[in-house]
Amino acid sequence: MVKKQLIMEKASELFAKQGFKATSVQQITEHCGISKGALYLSFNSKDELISSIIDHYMSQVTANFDYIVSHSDKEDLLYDFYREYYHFFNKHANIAKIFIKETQSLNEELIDRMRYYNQLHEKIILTMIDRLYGKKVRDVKYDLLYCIKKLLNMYAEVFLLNDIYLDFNVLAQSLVEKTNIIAENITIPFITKQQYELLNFKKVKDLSKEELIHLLDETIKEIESGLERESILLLKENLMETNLSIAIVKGLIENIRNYPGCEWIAYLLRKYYEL
Amino acid sequence: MVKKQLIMEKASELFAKQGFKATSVQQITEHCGISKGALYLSFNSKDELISSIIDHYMSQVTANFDYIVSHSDKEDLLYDFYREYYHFFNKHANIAKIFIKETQSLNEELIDRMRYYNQLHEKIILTMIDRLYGKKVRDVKYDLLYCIKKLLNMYAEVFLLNDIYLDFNVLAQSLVEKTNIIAENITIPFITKQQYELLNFKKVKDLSKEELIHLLDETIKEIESGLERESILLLKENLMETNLSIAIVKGLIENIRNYPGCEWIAYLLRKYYEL
DNA sequence: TATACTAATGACTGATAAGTCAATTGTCAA
DNA sequence: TTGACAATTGACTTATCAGTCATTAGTATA
Repeated sequence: MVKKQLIMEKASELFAKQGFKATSVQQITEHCGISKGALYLSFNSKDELISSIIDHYMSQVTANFDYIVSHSDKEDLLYDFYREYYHFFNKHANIAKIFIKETQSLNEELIDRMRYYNQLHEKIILTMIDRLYGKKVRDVKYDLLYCIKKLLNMYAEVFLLNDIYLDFNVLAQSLVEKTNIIAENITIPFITKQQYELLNFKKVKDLSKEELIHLLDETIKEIESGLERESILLLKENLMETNLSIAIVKGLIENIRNYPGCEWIAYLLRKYYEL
Repeated sequence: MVKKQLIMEKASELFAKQGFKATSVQQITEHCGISKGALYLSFNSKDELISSIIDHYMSQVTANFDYIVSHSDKEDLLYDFYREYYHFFNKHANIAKIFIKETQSLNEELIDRMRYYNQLHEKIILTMIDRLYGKKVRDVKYDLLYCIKKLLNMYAEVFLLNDIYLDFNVLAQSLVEKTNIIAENITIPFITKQQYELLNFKKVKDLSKEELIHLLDETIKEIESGLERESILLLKENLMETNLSIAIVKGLIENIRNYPGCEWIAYLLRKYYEL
């Protein structure tokens, strides 16, 4: 649906500038060059539009993070991780601004949605910490998680307020150095394992097979042709009745991983098959 | 004015929960147990109320930070600094939540107001860095500033989301350790002096003598009696026509420093006399 | 007690916003 | 060309909110 994408992009521009509340549906439709009614053909409400924007971009960035953490070489891992974040930031500046600035002014449901992605990010970062430092950081692992999360958006405001040129390589290097320095030297963690678990008592639940099949159906509708469509159809069949080897499944997921709109379903399938 | 204080406190509770935009004046007045008209006797508009809340608390915390940075022993400085921040956070949780979450959804004037305090905080932190590390950190000074700013609100969400008991001593110790680790080990700064100056081209201007006198007049109106009132009257006289030694002035400022509502004027006077 | 003054009220106004739906426009097969 | 169906429009409805002001309640003074 091209119209949906257009609205989401144009709306993001206004949301980034003015915030969710201060941006009216009227303004959005004018900015899109469509009528008010037309917007309500694509989205049932302003909240659904906001929710779609959040899902669209957060699922992308989450899937990318996860792929990097499970596929990058150990030496490049941290560097790739930070680069990916700021690369996304740079490519989707409007949306990134929203995610940085507007945790507030969301309703309860949307806040939960953000919390969901936040917990996935934390899981991914913890996996990265394990890969990077292993049991060396056992006692400071959760504190290190908080440090990395803050380092991630440390220079965010530099992006938010300015259009000056920024060297992504120096940026990522600088953050890699800081992360390593902290990981190797902290002795007084503030966030302990117990504390972390207390803070995250509301666990993220994994998707059921049925929900996954439903999402695959949705994706199939969006994709017209080619190898990607066939891969998804095969993956769906295999979910309903297992008949392919795990190697084939992995290959099929790899086929769709980089296809626009498939990043998220690829991530969820990887989780499902524990790849 | 007691009514003003009541409204500011009650409004802060609602703003923290729902945000500025989502909180109506009606809600605020109901929460206060007063009528809508009554609120408009104390504040000319909703924006003026928000602005007053920002000024009231930001001036306090700024003044306290400044006092610590210029008066604490070098060994306790960092520790005191972080403690003060989380102490304020704990004491004024509602307001702190607003400052952490709601940079957006402010109008241009209020954003400028926040930027003003932010720049004062940066100045104060830079002074602290100079005192602590001197020229050892010459090349990474501004990068370190950004690190400290992020460390400050690193555990903020732990406060925001939970009511669990937090040990302020461990908290401050943990941050002191991290700061020292970073200060002593960074070699790849991302924010350089040039970059910092580019980002802060809009300089904060100091208050003129006339503005200071005007502010002193305002303060005099609020304070009924006692040593504090007399000290302020003397300070005002000395501003209009210098006749006291700098030692006496310093003592007078010290007299009012901890008196509620005088923190800010004390800070401004210290700046003015370069004490 | 009467009078003058201040503090407080809340119904009202005008503005703006989300969401609806009858009417219009566009498209395509027969 | 026509008629059936789908896509699109924007004036309209309903709701909410900031801010006003004529009226009332409260208080201090003569």
